[in-house]
Amino acid sequence: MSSPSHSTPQGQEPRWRRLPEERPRQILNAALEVFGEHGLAAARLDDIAKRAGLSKGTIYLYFPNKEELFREMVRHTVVRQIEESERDFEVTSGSATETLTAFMRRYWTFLRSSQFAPLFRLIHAEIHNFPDLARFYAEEVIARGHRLVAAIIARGIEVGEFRPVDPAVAARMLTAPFVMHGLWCTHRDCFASVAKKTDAQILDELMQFYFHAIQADAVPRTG
Amino acid sequence: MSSPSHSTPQGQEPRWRRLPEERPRQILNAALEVFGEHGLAAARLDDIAKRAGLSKGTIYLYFPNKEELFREMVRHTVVRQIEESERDFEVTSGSATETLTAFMRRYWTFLRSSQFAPLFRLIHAEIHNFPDLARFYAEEVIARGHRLVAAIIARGIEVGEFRPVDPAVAARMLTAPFVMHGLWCTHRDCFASVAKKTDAQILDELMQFYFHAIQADAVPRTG
DNA sequence: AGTATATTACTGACTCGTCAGTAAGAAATC
DNA sequence: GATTTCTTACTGACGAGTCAGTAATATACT
Repeated sequence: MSSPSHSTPQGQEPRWRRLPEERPRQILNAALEVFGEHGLAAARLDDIAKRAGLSKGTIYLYFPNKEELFREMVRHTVVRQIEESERDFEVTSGSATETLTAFMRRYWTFLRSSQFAPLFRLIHAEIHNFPDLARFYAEEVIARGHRLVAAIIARGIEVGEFRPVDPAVAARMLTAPFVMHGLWCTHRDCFASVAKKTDAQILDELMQFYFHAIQADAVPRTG
Repeated sequence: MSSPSHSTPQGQEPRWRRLPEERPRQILNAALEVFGEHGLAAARLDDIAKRAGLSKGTIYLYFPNKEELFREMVRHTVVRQIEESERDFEVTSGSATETLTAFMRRYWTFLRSSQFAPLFRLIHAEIHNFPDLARFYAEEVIARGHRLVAAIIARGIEVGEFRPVDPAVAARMLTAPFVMHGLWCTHRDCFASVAKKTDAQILDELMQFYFHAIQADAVPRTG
């Protein structure tokens, strides 16, 4: 009767296209989404395939197995995040305070991007099974950020803008609340304390509070 | 020939005991360990049973299914943590600074206990599948802590010990770095920045830095 | 140009191991 | 021996991984 569905209908789109260059990226992006929602074990490769717009078998043409796909996804996402962070990096010639302010804005944008929270959760969830991935993340993202902040702080101390703190400590004291607030803001429906605040407000609060903590010592009021 | 091994050997210990009162607790404790290591999906009920010193079938005498066991485990652990935190709670009659110092010590001990990190990871990993549990945790642990800290801070501001910050903001700025450092310290092998520090050192750093941030405003040095 | 043939990219139905949940019956206790 | 608590052996569903077959495309030839 009607034309069989498996024959190519004339003048129409083919049922699928050959896109060997695109596939890895498509699969990795879909993997981040699905793994991010369900975790490694509960995520189904069929779902990842569907989300990427292809079939499960195709995934196995590009990745040897589920675990390796997970590893590659984490590495790929981390590397992409680093690249994006460094894209338009420019050494601010202004004061340490200005440089630090600029860093905080960038950092907050990064933490509020759609990829950060899922990746954070996945890495922590699988920290026992993939300690190498956790170390990779800790070194390339956390420690890298710490070094950058510490350098800015150290400069600020030299110039007298900031009080003489250990720059490494001060760096941790900056990133920790930023990361935590980033997580809370990703789940405003759960965390009431940030529910009614905008991202911009939270950033302001973080910045104000932090600068108070590192501002150059002052003479206490007489008392 | 020899006596069959499945018959009770006379005058010896029974192969197992009936302990209907103890079972739920044993199972929940084992569940926290195994879920904490593998996550909900990858954890095997056989492993939980073995860790609890009983067989899988027994679990189903006390919990209807895996998911409900997970829910109960989270609720049970959260409730126990709250109870432990409030056990020897006493309103310090000293200054706000002293009260806050005492709180910080208790809070840090809590964050460094063996139950905190696994629970944190599990709740964040399953936040999509169990938003009710996440809300329960956020309200009963996070928000409760925030209120307590905010009250102390507010008192300190009134008396003039602390500068006039929004107590709610200050509370978040305290718990956030504490939690984050608690997590990092649980995985010192991954996070180099805290690898060489003891728990006590980290606590000192957290306390010193925080008190600088909320200390009463002082007259800046002339310049 | 068009047509035949070879190659590559992809699909989807199948297998096979794993594990949550069940049921039959053994061991402890009353 | 009656009852409760627990074990062991089982079942069935589910999903990772495989592979025979098919659709798309490239190349060779006319």
